[in-house]
Amino acid sequence: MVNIQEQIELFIKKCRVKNLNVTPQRLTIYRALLSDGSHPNPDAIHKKIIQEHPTISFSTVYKTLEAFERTGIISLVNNLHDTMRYDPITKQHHHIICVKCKKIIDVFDEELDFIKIPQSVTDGNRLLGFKVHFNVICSNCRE
Amino acid sequence: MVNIQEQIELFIKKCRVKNLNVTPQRLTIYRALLSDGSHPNPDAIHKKIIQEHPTISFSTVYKTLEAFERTGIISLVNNLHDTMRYDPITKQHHHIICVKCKKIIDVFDEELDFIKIPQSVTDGNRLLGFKVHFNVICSNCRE
DNA sequence: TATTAGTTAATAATAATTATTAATTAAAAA
DNA sequence: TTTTTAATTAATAATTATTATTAACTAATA
Ligand SMILES: [Mn+2]
Ligand SMILES: [Mn+2]
Ligand SMILES: [Zn+2]
Ligand SMILES: [Zn+2]
Repeated sequence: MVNIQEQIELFIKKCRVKNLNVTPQRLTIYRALLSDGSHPNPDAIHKKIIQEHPTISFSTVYKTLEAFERTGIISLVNNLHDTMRYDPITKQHHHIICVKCKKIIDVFDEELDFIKIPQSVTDGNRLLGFKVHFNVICSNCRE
Repeated sequence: MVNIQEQIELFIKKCRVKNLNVTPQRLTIYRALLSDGSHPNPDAIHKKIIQEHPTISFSTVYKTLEAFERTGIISLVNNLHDTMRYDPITKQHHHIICVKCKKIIDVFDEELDFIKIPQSVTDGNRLLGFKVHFNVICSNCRE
């Protein structure tokens, strides 16, 4: 567990390395994300920081998050948020996902179904199933 | 490996059980999905069937896919398609996702990182990492 | 056949995201 | 320090995906 101050300093270093200016807006957005365990969306982040930074624009939030993600400063939980993707197969299986072209390939593997489910997963929740997402860059997508 | 005809018959049975009329539109949509390994989105499915069924409406495709998914006849690859969800944590970890309220909870578990990666995953692709999604219904979401 | 409920199609409305542009600010060069 | 340039921000417009609404149509049932 690293404290907030250390995280912020690490953030500033990362920005320097990635040639991103450390602006008040960016600090505000990063801090909002750090103090939020909910994996928020751009709208939630904007709502959260609007008090501390009343003039900040929505598009700034979008652009900033995009820049952070692109440079690896933060991560995107759901690579496949763009659009719904349907599958005729209903029995549990797993997927290879190209993070660039969003191609999805099935993975059927007996062994994957035997992972040990952590305590926290079943604790209070009804577990419906699990899926492993293998994030890759596919052969077509590396120039 | 089950053949197409058997799959269709199974589909028809499932529809009956779920009180969904088996209409030409629904058959067309299901067949399109069956013959498509790409995990298509509603738009792709619509484009695909427009030749065989030129009058079919876009909203029918949406409603049909939604009905199939709701009743478990097909599955949705990405429960979190609604909106982007960001995470300040960049090191590999996993998530519990409530399929109803879309709450996301972190899972840090050493053991999960030691799963055996199937051959097909690394075959031609550059593996960036993997994530396990535990789909649950959380305690708040069961009435 | 008449009634009812389910389905489809057309369309409108909403929400999320991306693109465009101009104003502002920060960094680099002179 | 002044000038120039590039990066960032903010405001806004445009696009895309999805959901909602409604009316026409079809199938099931009484
Ligand atoms: Mn699949
Ligand atoms: Mn997380
Ligand atoms: Zn690719
Ligand atoms: Zn929930």
